[in-house]
Amino acid sequence: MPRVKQRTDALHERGLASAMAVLAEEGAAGLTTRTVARRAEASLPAIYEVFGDKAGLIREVFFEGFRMLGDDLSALPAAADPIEGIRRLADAFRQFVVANPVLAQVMFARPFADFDPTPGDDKAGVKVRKIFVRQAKDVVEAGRFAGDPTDIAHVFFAFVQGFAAAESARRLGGSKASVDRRWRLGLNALIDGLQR
Amino acid sequence: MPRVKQRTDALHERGLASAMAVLAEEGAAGLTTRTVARRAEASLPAIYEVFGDKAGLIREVFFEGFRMLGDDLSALPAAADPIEGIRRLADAFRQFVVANPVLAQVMFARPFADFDPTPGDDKAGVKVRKIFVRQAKDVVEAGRFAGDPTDIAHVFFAFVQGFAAAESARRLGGSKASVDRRWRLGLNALIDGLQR
DNA sequence: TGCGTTCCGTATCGTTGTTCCGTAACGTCG
DNA sequence: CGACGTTACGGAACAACGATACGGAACGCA
Repeated sequence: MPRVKQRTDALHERGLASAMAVLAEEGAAGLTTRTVARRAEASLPAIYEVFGDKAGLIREVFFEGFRMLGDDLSALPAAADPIEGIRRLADAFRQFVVANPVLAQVMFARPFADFDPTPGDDKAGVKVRKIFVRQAKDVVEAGRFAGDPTDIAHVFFAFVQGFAAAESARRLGGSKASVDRRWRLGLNALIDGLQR
Repeated sequence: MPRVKQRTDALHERGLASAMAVLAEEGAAGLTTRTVARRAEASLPAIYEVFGDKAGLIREVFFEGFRMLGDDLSALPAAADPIEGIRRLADAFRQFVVANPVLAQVMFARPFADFDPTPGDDKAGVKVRKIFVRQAKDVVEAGRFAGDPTDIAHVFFAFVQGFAAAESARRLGGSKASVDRRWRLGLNALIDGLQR
């Protein structure tokens, strides 16, 4: 055996951590393979060996984002009222997007012309989706909503994603009060409208 | 006076048309200042003189997109029932995003790390926003919805934007039937829930 | 010490955003 | 008609980026 490998899983982790940090601190424009390499104290080819190409690096960020979101949503305490559970889910999603705006863009918009998540990449979001479906199922089984839980979960997910994106882009209102008010109005209406 | 200028408004129009065409045909990745220059039969510096920089070029695409969307929505025939008007608005928005997926991303996501629309750029969407507010006002004045029309308009806009984005990213379902069903379910619920 | 294998990072390539500056076109004036 | 000053144009260059070839270093072993 010749020299010991340095381009290992450890570098993979360091690279991903660097990418997450760069993304949060400098935005999407600052996320270059060079900055990631510098921050991870690795050479440029090392990053390429570990991630394949830039799209591969972004894909890992994409997955990591869904892991974080899944953890956040999993950590939510169960609510006695399943509809209250839906509200908490929506609120936690909103908080995640507000706290990680650029990461959320990587996950739900496509700030990079390179990386375009394929259907295969969508398995990243399966845990999050399951949480939504489970909560929808609870509401339906409690007899509060009528309809297919999967459909209801998709509707809620598209809803919160649209509102969070609008809030993030400052399209939902200028003041926190108006943004809060519109979130409430929309969420209440959607919940009321789904109620049997 | 020396030679006659060629880098005029005419080139601006050609450049914008080229950018729209490149964007639609080759996607965001294909939109480079060089491809736009080539397609507009202009030199690279000519494009830069007319648009300033790449962000300026994208900004024009952004504005053009909102002009197109505003025209689409304006062309909608008035409905006798104001709630039917809301439905038509949602449907027209959806069709626009489906027909112009990349353009819609430029307008509502930020596929380019460069261009980040400032509050000043948001005047591009004022016409579209007005159409939504007007329709919301009609519904409220008809006594069908209760609440502030501006809030209601924002809610509807965020809603349709979220659903259209989800559909565009194939996150709303695999088959047209399921996507249609979820649009219907969400829109019906939102409308029912807002009803007084 | 020398050798073969494997790995590493420097240096490079092609592309893109952006700009400098030499050249050429035009009006004007002698 | 020709020289001149002014202005506009675009070829060519620069910096930064994504991506990679390749020379040489590091290691185990004889």
